[in-house]
Amino acid sequence: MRAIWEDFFTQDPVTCARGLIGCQFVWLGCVGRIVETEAYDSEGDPACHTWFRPGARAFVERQAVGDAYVYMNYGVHWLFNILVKGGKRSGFVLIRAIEPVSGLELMKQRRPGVKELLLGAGPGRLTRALGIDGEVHGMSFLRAEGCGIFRGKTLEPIAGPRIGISRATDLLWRFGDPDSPSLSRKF
DNA sequence: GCCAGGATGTTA
DNA sequence: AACATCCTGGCG
Repeated sequence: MRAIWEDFFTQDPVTCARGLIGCQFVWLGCVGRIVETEAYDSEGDPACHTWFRPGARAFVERQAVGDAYVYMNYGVHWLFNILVKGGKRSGFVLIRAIEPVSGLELMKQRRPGVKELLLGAGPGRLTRALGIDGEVHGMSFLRAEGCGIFRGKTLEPIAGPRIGISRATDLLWRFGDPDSPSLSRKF
């Protein structure tokens, strides 16, 4: 299996988000198949944090391509993004859902009573199942030991409007595997 | 099955 | 004040 390296994330955020569907997400003993992502562009996208958060703009400027952008949302959930940078456009890819592949015991241990297919069926759920929190913010996700992304079987993702945002709702920047049982919501 | 509402921290 | 969410409980 071939690791996705930093040059992948120098493509524009939309291409990155679409291309990650079907890839393997590896995190400290756990593996999940990426079935849902969203793209956020650091310029001209009113839904991107860079639009209204100076801290996010500083992050894009100072951090390296492939670094983890992790933030708390609604005071309850950690959301995991990867920094896209180095090409014509920059921004983030939000990982919205994974299908558990291995490390099931570890994930179930963190989410007792949760059905297997739901362990990663949402951006807040997957970080809890994987044990990702604010400590991860800013780390070099693609270079660090024991984590990263690997190419999987290629497929044609479906696209739709991003979820949970109030601006730029016309952009079809949410991508997914329409046949996955672990989507956060149907397309 | 669907919908309303609440929990809760960080940024601005 | 807003927010890139999730879970529960009330309905029928």
